[in-house]
Amino acid sequence: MERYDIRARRIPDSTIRRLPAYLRALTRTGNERITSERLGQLAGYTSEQVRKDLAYFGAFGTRGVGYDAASLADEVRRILQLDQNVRAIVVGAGRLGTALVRHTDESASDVAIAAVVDIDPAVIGRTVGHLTVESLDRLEALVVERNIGMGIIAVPPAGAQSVLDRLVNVGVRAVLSFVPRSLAVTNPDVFVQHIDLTLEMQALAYFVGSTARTQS
Amino acid sequence: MERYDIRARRIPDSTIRRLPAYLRALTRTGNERITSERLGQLAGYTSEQVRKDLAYFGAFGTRGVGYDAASLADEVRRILQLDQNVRAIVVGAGRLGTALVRHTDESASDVAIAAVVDIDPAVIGRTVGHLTVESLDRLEALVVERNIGMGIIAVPPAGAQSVLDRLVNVGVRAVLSFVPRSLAVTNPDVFVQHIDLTLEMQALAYFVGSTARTQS
DNA sequence: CTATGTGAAGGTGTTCACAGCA
DNA sequence: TGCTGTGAACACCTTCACATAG
Repeated sequence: MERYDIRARRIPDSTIRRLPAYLRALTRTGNERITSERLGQLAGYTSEQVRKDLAYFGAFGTRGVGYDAASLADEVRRILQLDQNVRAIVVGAGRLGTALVRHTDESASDVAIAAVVDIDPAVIGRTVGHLTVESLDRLEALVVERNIGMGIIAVPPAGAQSVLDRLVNVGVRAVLSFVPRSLAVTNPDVFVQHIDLTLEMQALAYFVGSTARTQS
Repeated sequence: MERYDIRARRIPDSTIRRLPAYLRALTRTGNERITSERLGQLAGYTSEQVRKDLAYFGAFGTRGVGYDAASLADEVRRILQLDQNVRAIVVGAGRLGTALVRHTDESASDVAIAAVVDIDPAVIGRTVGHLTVESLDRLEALVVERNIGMGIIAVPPAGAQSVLDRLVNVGVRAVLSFVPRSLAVTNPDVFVQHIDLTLEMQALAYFVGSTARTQS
């Protein structure tokens, strides 16, 4: 069950959330070698932060030299399980859901959308990107059949909690929710990430015309 | 310049980011009175958190009773400047940019999109929602003319830094970026919030199939 | 007697400063 | 010598526990 060495410390969420930015910076730089200073610059963080984050998982660098860009990228991909062929299901094939499928088709994110479902018979059967929209009834079956580990919820608020519960029940442990409502999760092993544009814009309004504070 | 009482403490960003969730919960509940317990439940936080957050701005509740939902909602709107008619400009009228305008037209977020610009002559002049796409050249003019305080960047990575710089130069202090790249901000009074779907999904992959960790 | 408002305690993440190693 | 790896100091945020007010 342990994924990395015995000292499998509890990794801060914030560290995990920075790793993809490091990965992107690493693949963008062609250089063989890269220092924590330069990597931090590219990713938008400090060099100490970079070193601390990476050190949670091992000693990947060479003192006095830096990191090997290609092999560090491999390490980060391994840490994030991006070498494991992670598959996601999109629930809700409305405007947002279909946009998500297309977006993921285009960007090489190392996470594949493996199914799209909707409750509306008028939508079921349509083609979205490389997929055909299936019935919401088949949610559990699809998760099992296609070995899906991630859920992306893009349904109206009313149906969202039930969708989340069903995903969790069938074993999904990572969920991305675009639903403009707080969802309840009891299982502590489930990680739910919310993306809520209205909330973001309202929070940003606070910083309009103010003269204070720092960066997120 | 001080917006709230003299003890204008430095408010944690995390507090600001929770306020919109409280506001949504408050407007959803019809009840006159609401306790911090209930409000926390609806918004997805603890009651202590709710009380602490609100207490940064004043004493809005009645001991032994709770808060008045309507007047507390007004207070939160005031704190976030949502009563100030905050206006935003969307830069980039591609798929994402146009989707953003339409989304904001529909959801009552209290932040209005007041302009959309693009660099592509083929797109300039088109109608998106209630707006006409204008030339990127007019960015500064539009920000001034329409008293815009917020920028939303939805352009390809290559042009993003220049757009950010121009927005900051003309006085915009709050920016939402959908660009899949880290952007540099030197001015400490400028707040930039990034939303990057690819990064979010890659970070989520870490939690797929793991048995640990907690909620964000 | 109830639920707020808040100092104090606790926990978590970041920055500092330098020891360690190529 | 140069840059990594890391304990220790620090800052920040959350949780606790209770005094306070209606």
